[in-house]
Amino acid sequence: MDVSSAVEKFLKTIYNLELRHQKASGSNMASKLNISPAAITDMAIKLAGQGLINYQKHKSITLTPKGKKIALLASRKHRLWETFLHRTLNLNLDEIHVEAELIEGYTSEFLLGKIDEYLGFPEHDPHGDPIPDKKGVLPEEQAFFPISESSPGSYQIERLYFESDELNDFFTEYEFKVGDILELVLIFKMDNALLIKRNKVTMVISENIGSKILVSKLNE
Amino acid sequence: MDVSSAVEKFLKTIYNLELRHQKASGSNMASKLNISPAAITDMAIKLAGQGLINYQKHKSITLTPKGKKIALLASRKHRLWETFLHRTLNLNLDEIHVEAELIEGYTSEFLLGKIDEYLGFPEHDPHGDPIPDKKGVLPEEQAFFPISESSPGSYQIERLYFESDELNDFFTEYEFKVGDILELVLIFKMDNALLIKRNKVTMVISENIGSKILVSKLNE
DNA sequence: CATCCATTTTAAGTATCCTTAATTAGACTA
DNA sequence: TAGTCTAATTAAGGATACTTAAAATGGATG
Ligand SMILES: [Mn+2]
Ligand SMILES: [Mn+2]
Ligand SMILES: [Mn+2]
Ligand SMILES: [Mn+2]
Repeated sequence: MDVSSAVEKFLKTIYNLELRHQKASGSNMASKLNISPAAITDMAIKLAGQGLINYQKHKSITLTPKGKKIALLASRKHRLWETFLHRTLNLNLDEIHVEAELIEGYTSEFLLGKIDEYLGFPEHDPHGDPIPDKKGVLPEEQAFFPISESSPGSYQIERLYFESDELNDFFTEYEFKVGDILELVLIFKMDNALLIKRNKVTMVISENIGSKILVSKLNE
Repeated sequence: MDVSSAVEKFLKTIYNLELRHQKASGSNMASKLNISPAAITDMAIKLAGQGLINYQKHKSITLTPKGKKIALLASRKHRLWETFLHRTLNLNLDEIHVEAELIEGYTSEFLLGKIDEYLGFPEHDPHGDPIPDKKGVLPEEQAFFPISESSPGSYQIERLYFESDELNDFFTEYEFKVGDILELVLIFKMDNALLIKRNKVTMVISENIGSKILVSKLNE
């Protein structure tokens, strides 16, 4: 199945919303894709006709297996480009996303394979997001959890959700990276803010920010 | 001036035809771009209206200074991508062209700048074609000449015109590269075919192929 | 110089992806 | 349960980049 870059983006957006346990409603989709709600309805009807999504009027959209596969392959493109741009050109974690978004839809299977090979068939991109293989299969993964749901102790950053301009700026400014070690010192009762130590620097982050940082426990 | 990727391709095609001293006629353009002649007329009328080309009915198209600048910047994108794909991913000289063609139209100024910087601001791509700077200015160049118009002696390959599938296959199969040293041994009177020696291997190439290999003279 | 024919243009229409404005459906509230 | 309001849909249409088919042009040829 070969689809346009607009369709790839549409399906990828549903997939990303599903991952974050959010509904792929019209307004949600419209704001993610920066197009009008009417355009969402149009596209939904079209793609339902092609068996790529499940769609009923006034309900939110879900992916069919066929649609999900395309979404996974689109994510593969996105994440391989991100990884490639990061490693070769040293673009930072919010720059890679923007640039990958622009070119990913015009990448041939051949080129993607070369990029994959060059990178050594990575299983994760620089944000920690898993990279599906060329069949659209995700790598086996441990379950990571947000630092905001953890108790004091040592953790390693496994994934960073760069999902708004504010978060981009924050993670970029303070150079949060996958692999960083975090010491969770204490959790403020009043608002669940987190006191953390990283590279010998202590800072307080809100519960909300904490929920965008997935970690694994380090056993000392 | 910001134009679509279709317009960039259109202007770049005129530019490339002009370089090869060929007319940018409707049929010529149509075959290069693989679209119908009617689509050429449409686009020509539109772009003439924007002051990017000179166009009169039934005459061939030429670039205005404004159009030429866009064409040069499009060539810059193309050649920087080619160079980047060649150096990082080791794609060969005909692969880079195809892949660059697909993604070049969706590349941001920012990314292009990073690629340029990464490559060390190259002045030529792997085919030997000159890379305009970010203002659209071509580097100073010596005049190179086709080996087919040379007399016996030693030469260095400066540019290879990969302009048809046959030439792609030939140059790729025999691994012709910019920088290679060619010894022109003799020219056959009967058909101007060229007897050349390269890497200790002797071969005969037709005058036509010779005209696609630009060289400079080596003084021993 | 008249005719022929390839090239180009015109005319009409298609596909894709988008818009705005008006309408409707459905979920929540009083 | 009727009323309200938000979200979604319908309707109409626009931009871009194409297509095919028919008509026109103009340069080459006999
Ligand atoms: Mn991303
Ligand atoms: Mn990512
Ligand atoms: Mn090229
Ligand atoms: Mn080139």
